[in-house]
Amino acid sequence: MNNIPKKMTIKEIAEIAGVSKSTVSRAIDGNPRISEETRSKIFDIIQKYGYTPNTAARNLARNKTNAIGIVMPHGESGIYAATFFQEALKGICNTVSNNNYDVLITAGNPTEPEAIKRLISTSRVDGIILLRSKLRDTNIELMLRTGFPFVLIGSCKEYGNIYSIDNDNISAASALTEHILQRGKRKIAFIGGVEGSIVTVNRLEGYKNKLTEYGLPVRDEYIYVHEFSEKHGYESMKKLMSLPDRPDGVITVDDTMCMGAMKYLEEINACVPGDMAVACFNDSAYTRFSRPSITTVTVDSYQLGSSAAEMLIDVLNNKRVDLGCRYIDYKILERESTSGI
Amino acid sequence: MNNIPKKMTIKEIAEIAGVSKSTVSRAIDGNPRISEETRSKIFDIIQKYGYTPNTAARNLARNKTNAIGIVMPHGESGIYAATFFQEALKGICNTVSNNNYDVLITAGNPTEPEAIKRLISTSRVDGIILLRSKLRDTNIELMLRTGFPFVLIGSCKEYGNIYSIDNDNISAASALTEHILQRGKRKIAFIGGVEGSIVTVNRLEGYKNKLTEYGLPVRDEYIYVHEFSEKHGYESMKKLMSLPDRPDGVITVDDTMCMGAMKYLEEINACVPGDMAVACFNDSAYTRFSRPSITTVTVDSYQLGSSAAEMLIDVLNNKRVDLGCRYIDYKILERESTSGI
DNA sequence: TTGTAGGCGTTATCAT
DNA sequence: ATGATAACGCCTACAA
Repeated sequence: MNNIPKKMTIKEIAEIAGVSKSTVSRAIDGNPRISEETRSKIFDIIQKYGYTPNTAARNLARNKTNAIGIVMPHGESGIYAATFFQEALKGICNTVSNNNYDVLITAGNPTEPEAIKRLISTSRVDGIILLRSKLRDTNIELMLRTGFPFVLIGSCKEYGNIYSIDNDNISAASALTEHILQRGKRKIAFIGGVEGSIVTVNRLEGYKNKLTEYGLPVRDEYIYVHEFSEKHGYESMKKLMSLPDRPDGVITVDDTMCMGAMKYLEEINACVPGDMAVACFNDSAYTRFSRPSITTVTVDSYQLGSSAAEMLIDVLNNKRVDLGCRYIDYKILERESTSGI
Repeated sequence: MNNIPKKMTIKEIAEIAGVSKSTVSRAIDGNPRISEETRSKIFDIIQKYGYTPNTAARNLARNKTNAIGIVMPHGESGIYAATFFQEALKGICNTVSNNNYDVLITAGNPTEPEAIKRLISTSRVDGIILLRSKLRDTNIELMLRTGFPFVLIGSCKEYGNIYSIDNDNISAASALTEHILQRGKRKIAFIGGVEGSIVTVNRLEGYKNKLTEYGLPVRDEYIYVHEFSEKHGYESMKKLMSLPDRPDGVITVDDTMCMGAMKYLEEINACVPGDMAVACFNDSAYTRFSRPSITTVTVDSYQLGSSAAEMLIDVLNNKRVDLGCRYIDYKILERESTSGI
């Protein structure tokens, strides 16, 4: 019952239906110039024998793959947080398969550009989704050089207009900084991820903007930028708390780092938000489970992935897509780490 | 500089080298019956023009894809935890691409078996890795019916011998139960995930075994099995704590649920581990960040993925692989939630 | 509306 | 050791 039958070819279907291969091909293609009668006959047979076209043959003939590629991030201290990746991936997969595309995911080894080149040169995918970007991003440079279709999840400042989608990190960081300022704090620090990662760059910019707007100094000793990791969060907070003039608030670019920072605060029995107001990006479970819970900017990673996929598929099908960055909404979720001060 | 050149075909390479297509093909294939002279000439040209074989054409001719498929899990209340998936995926990707395979990942829509059928019938992949299993698992049944090569990450009890890899959950759950018993607790509860998911079934079995071994009763009112979610953990703990005869320890099948349970305990100001010793599976960041931190069984999801990929590739290449389940190591990490009692 | 025939880029079989 | 040539399964002018 319900057994998977022998794999048929279009030729066999054609013979059974008593028509030519082209007619079957057209029927499958939804070509209108075909009589309703043969159409339904063909589909009955296809149904009955469970025929599905062979992908390789089809790809070869059409010179496209109906697959999009993404490269899997490397280690933990990579360019972005794990939580982000997972949700984005889910968004990409769902959208892509709703459009009859596949997702090819490859490990970035030996290096990411190598993996991308392989993907392109072996004609395995029609387009690529890049996840997050850096300043002087070799992946983006490669894509631009090859002219291969791609969409970036993230922003980029230096390469002119490319298809990309992001949340407005400058604005969000400004808003988050203001959120803390409004609670009376005036000495706000900043802990960022990898130096040169655009998320970090942009969030730092938003943070600085808001301080300036409030007429407050931007103090270098309050800014730590190094890598996306719990450890970095911990170390940075340690340094901040050993400053002669301690900050009374902090913004962290990412939930994982934030957990590290909180860990140190707990170790020295600092009161959050009394001694130190804390807020970060990525409304992950960590920030909810934490005690006190952490105020965050929600980043809808799922939608980021889903929209990027949509965009890329539109581009591949020559639909009009606006060049440049599309922004998705964000909002601030106030939790214990900044409230009741 | 370093530009991606025009895409060459094997025919063009052959012409430039002044040999036939077959010779080029053989050279690429590593066929020994070919003179060192032409070999190196061909490779020089390939190098120079940056030739790489077209995947579709190659797949068509060879009748294989050099790709393996996995289906992306659905919603949160799915069959297993998010943390597990991500690590396993990473393991799969790395191993697979080291062997020149690709990973095709598809959303399980409309249903997982549908997605699998599509993957198989359109000849997109050579084999499939299944993630976690249920009792009467329709995915496994489908694979068995089709005879399509697959490896399961997880165990299965009802389908005879299939290629699979897992940690020994029965044994691990026993050990975890004993860990709590050794700390003097005698009324231990169990919170499981989806009814019928093999992880839950096996861990429950291990738990029961150990209680029996200690001559303790297995009490139904101490066992809650429902779904993998924070909410379920919370609700279950709520019910447990409203029992006339409260438990004094609990084992949770998964870190997410455990966070839910902890949340309730915190709300009622219960003391952990004093009033309630807590332990769970999956040594995720949640369990480390939690206060108190949670004792867990570490499950090396990365290795699970990596070994599964290795196994599948061996199977596809007709290497001898032992049928049945291969186990990987686990260990218990003692943290605050069960120590100092 | 339908059929014929050639081509997509490789591999594989059979000669030489 | 190397070359022709026929698959592989599908698509797509071009013809009818």
